[in-house]
Amino acid sequence: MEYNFSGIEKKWQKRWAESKIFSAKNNSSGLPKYYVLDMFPYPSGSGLHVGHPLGYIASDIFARYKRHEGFNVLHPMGYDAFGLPAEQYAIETGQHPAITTEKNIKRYREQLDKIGFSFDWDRQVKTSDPAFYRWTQWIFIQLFHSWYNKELDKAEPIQTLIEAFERGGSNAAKAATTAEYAFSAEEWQSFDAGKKREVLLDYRLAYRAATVVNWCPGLGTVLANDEVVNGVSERGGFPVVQKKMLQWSLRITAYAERLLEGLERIEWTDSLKEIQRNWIGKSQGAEVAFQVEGSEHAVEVFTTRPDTIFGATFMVLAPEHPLVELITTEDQKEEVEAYQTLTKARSERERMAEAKSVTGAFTGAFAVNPVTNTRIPIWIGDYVLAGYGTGAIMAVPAGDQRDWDFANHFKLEIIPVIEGQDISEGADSRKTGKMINSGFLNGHTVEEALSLVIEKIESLEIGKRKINYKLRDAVFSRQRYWGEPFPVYYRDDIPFTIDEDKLPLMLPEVDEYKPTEDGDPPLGRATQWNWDREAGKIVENGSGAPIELSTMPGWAGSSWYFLRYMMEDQKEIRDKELVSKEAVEYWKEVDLYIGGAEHATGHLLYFRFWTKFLYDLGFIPVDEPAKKLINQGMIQAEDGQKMSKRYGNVVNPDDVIERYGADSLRLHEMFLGPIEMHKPWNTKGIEGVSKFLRKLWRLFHDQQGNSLLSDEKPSKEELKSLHKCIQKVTDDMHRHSFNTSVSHFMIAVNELTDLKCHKREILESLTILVSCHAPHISEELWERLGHEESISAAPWPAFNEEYLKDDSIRYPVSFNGKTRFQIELDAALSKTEVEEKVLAAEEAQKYLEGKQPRKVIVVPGRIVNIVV
RNA sequence: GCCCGGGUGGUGGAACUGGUAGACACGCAGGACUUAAAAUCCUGUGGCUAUUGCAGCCGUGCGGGUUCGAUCCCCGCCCCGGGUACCA
Repeated sequence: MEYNFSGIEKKWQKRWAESKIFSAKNNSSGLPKYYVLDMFPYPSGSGLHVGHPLGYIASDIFARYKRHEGFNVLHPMGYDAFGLPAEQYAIETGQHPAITTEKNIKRYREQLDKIGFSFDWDRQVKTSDPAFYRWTQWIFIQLFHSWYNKELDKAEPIQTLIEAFERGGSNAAKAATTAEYAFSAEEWQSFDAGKKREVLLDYRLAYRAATVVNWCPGLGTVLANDEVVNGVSERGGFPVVQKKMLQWSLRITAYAERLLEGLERIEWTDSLKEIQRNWIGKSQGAEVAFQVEGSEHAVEVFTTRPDTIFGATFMVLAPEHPLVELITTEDQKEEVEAYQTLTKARSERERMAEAKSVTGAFTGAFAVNPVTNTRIPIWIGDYVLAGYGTGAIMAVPAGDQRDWDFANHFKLEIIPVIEGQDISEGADSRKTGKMINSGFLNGHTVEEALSLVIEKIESLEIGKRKINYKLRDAVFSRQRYWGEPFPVYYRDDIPFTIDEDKLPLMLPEVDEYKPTEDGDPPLGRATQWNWDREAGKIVENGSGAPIELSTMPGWAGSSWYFLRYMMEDQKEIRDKELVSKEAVEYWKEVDLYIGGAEHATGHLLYFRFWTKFLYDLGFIPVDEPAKKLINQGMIQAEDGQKMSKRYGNVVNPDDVIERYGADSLRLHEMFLGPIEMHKPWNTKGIEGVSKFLRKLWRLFHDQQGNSLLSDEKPSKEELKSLHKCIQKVTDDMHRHSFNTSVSHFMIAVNELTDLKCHKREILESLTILVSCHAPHISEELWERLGHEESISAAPWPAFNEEYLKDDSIRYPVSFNGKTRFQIELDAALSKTEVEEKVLAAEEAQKYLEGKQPRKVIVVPGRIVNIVV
């Protein structure tokens, strides 16, 4: 009887589902826990292609391995169910996104089930489920009622800030803010309730402020920075423009330093950490004030190279800088305003495209370099960004290429400040050498100059040491329908949150999924809101309702979902808290997280941010969500193109399973190459793994399907094959090298086939090794070996060094009666051959006299290597 | 431009980070079984030379270097992938 994968796979999938064998228990006393998580999918209408399950297969292999190792494994799955495609489809067809989403989820589930994953489906989450998103809304409420205490470096309830203000005014707390305030305790007390709320809004971790945002007219919504790629929207590719709008934002910038620091403590790939570091963009330097000549104003600048301040020959302000209109002289006014109009008219894309051209205008004003006391002109130019640093720079054309270009174009002075600096063709940004043309810094190295000049600046009280970050606060509102409604209403335009016990604030029904005629988001069309049935007085219908009409972005639910899986499926408890203390104390954090690297600056950053926030408030015991992260690569089509419905090159896993079986699919996806790598799908290669499974099958059965199993004692050779495999595969598992483990199975099966080995003892262990990759066939063989319990509970086989001993012999050789070293020889060599090798080794030793080699490896024929 | 990765047979990829490069698989060629096909099995397969000789030489993007020994370490180039982009 040949290996009938289709019958076997159906049989075991059914049994696993019925027995709920993979459901994890929270009260498993004594067992160590292990949490393996996949980035949950957005259920799109096109279903899964063979690229999607790659990461799921890897995580499933590891989850199964950990079970064999005796861990209580949590391996859940769910759906990131809010999102644009379902809403776009709704706009076109009028079908409710919830219906589209449900349909897609059903299809996803069918496809996933066929692959034989060991997910604990009882814990499934759906971000669009009110039972789930009530807690997303709840976290938002906590963010709203919190501020960031820079002194203690953590978030705190807003009440402690209010107490500080009452005690000592704005100076009593060092807080992360949107705007700087200066008020005394008395002044605070004198503010009315509205004013107080207004001030507090600038301190909250979830705040509403008029900020310059990425507005995408094509999608009719704002987008976060990571959702904009090359000036167009990541989804849909619509143009994005900069617009000042009143929007909800999350104060992620308060966590910039901790988001950097945390990277040191987690095992994520270096490249991913690097991406996050760059995105956070920390730079150290100084902030210095330059007095404007004949004016009470001063221009504040941020610089990373205060040591080059003697080379600062002019200043440049961003065209939007508020000082521009205050300092521009009469005769330059026209030119400056013309330039401002010009830059305003240019879109983000145009600005990017024209990045290389130099433009600017002179304000007519001069500033005084506070260290050199020289008079330097103040310009405006759009290469200086209003949003970074102070929106103004001191230009050092000798050391900065953009400043050099500007100086060169407008014929401004360029002074070298470091010995040997070559400024003839461009700037020279070297950071080594001795200072020149730099007054009291002359003769000092750059390094010395840096600390000397900062000391000087601080003693003159014209500036201070300063750290800047590129990271921006995360815009949190979307003018869309299919997302979590904000638990927020307004009184006199001041936001209030809905009582926690009124959650969830259900997403209301609307007649259409488009914005209202007044330009309000789709929720403006809602005539029924459920949240306030009893009170009922704040709810109003239609546009103009004093309730927040935006919804949350797609990344809201995914920023905390890993916690929700920790709860066992007990409805009452689930509705009582986000995650129970006991559950989170037991599971703590994700041990292994698998997903794409494309989420580096989006999900993976917000995920860490929310975790740190919940940690600060004492809701969870860890401040990093995932200890280890593996980024799976993409599987492309055979021509190396991206697999997509649009190109018609999609390979559907269902078809592969139909033809070769799920175990073959799983093995093949792993065998294609290292998990992190992008690789093209190769249909022919699957024959190899499929052949391997048939060979494995034939170690157990003859052609008629009769069992070949024997209870004979295994031979030395058979044991060696097995234990070599155990050793290699165990090592592969630890290294997450799931492709090489497939090779190691194949080698073992080939060797055992050659040896005609049908011995129970050998095959039993081998089956366990294979079971992580190919669970269905392994369960079937396991049953045929006479076991009643599932193979997933079988302990991982241990290898015995004894069986692995090489046939080579180690030969000690002494030289001059002193130095001892070993040569390794093949045992098959004849006595005279061995003597020859020893002689050769001794000669090698002589040759290397004085270098003290420890080991000489000799192979038949010649000396190959000498280890020194 | 800057910052990370990475270049190994016809192909996907191995090589325990300094110790016999090319495991394993695909593909290809030849053979066995078969009326034939499928399936299965065997042999060969980096290049060049020699295959009546066991062998020899060259080979991990290119050019140098360190080392007894380099795919691995160092220096200088070239190419590919990813991130980022007037971030002062």
